[in-house]
Amino acid sequence: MTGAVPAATVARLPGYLRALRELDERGEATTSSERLAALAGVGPAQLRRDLSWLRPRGVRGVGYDVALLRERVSQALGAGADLAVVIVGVGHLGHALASHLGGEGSGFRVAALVDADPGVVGTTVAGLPVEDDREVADVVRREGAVLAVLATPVDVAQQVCDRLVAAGVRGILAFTPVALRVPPEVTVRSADVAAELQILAFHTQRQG
Amino acid sequence: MTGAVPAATVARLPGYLRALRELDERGEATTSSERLAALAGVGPAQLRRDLSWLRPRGVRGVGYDVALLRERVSQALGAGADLAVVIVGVGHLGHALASHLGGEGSGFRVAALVDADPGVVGTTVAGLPVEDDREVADVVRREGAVLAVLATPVDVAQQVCDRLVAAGVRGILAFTPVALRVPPEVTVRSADVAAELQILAFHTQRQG
DNA sequence: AGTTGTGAATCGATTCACAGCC
DNA sequence: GGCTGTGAATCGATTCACAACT
Repeated sequence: MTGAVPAATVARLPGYLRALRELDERGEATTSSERLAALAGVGPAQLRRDLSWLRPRGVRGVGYDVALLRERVSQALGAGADLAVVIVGVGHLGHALASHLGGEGSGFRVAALVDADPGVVGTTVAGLPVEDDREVADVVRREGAVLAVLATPVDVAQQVCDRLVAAGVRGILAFTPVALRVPPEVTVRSADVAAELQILAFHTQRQG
Repeated sequence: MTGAVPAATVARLPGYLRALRELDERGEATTSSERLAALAGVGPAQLRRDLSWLRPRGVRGVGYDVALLRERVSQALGAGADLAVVIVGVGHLGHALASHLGGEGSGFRVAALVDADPGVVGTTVAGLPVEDDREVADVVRREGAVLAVLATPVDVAQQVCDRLVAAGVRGILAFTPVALRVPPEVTVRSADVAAELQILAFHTQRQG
C-alpha cells in the first residue's frame, strides 16, 4: 500500500520496533509475521497489514529480515535520529521524565529543561540547567526541538503550548489534564495519568 | 443506546468529566452539547453519541444539567470512589507518580508503594512506606486494590504483572515498554513515554 | 426556536482468505 | 510447503441530518 499511514497503525509501530529490537538482540536474523505479532501482542494479519504501509520487502515462504525491517520502522518513527525534546515544567513529573528519557538509548535527546518557578530556574536537573519559562521560544529554536513534553500546572498549559507552537514545535506530549488547542499541523498526545486510571476503572466495573 | 459502551467512547469520558468539572466550578448549571464538546475538544455529534450510552437525560431545546451529567460520568469512571491504586517500582517515575496521584483530588488513593531494591524498601516516599516486592500479593489484598501502576525495569515487568493479576488486580497502567500478557478479564493500558514520543515524531515527519 | 437523541450514511480499521511468490 | 501481501468482507466508530421534544 501507498499513501498516508493510518493513525491506528502508527500507534502500533513503537511496539513492533521494540519487538524487532528484542529479536535482533537475540541474534535472530529472520522472523515470521506470526512470531513478531506474538511478541508485539497483536494478530499476524494486523501486523502484515500495518507493515505493508512501510514497503517491508518480506520474503514469501520465509519471513522478514529483522535488521532491514527494524531499520524501516526505526526510520519511520524518527528513532535513531536522536530528536531534540524540550521538557517544560520541572516538578516531580518533569524531573522524573528528564531522568527517564535522558538516561539511556531512548532514541531522544533531552535538549533543555524549562520552568517558571524562580526557585528552580538555574538549578541543575539530570545534568541540565533549568532555564526560564519566558525564554521557551529561544530555547526551542536554539536546540532545533520539534518535540516537547508538557508537565506544567494546568492553568498555564495553554499559554505555554501556544509559545511552543509559535516557536516551531510540531509535537507535544501533554501530561496536563486539559484539551490543548493547537493548529492542525501540530500533533498533541495526552498522557494524563489520572485519565488513564479512570479508563481502567471503567473497564474493571464492567465484564468481571 | 444500551449495551456495552464502545472502547473509543470510554477513552473520551475523562475529558468530558474534566470539562464538566470546569463548568460546574464556574457555576454554570446547564450546558449544550456544542459548548461541552468545544471544551473537551471534540465535535458536538460525537459528544452526544458518546453520552447517549450513559442515559444522559438531557432536555431538548435546553441542554444538559451539568451536575447530573457530571455525576453520571463520574460514576461510570469510578471517580469519586477513591479507588485504591498500588504503585510497583519506586524509581524516578514511580516516585513522581506517587506524589502526583497522592497529592490532591485525583479521584484515586495511592494505597501502597512496592519495590524490589532493598535500599529503597523501608524508606518513606510521599508519606507511604515502600514495601517489599515479594509481598505484592499481600499488599494488593490488604488494600483491596483493583488498579496498579507498573513502573519497574522491563525485565521484571511480566513477572510482577503476573503476581498482580494473581492477587486480583483488574487494571494495570504500564510505563514499561513491553507487551504484557494478561488474561482477558484484566485490562492493560500502555503509558510508555518513549513510544508516545516516537508516535509524535512520525507525525512531524509527514504533513508539514 | 432551539437542542437532544438517534436512524441512516459514511468513513476507517480489522479480519478473512487466498493468490502470488520463494 | 510455507509465508507474505492484499483484495474483499466484516466490524466498529464517526458524522450527517432530522424527527422528537421542551
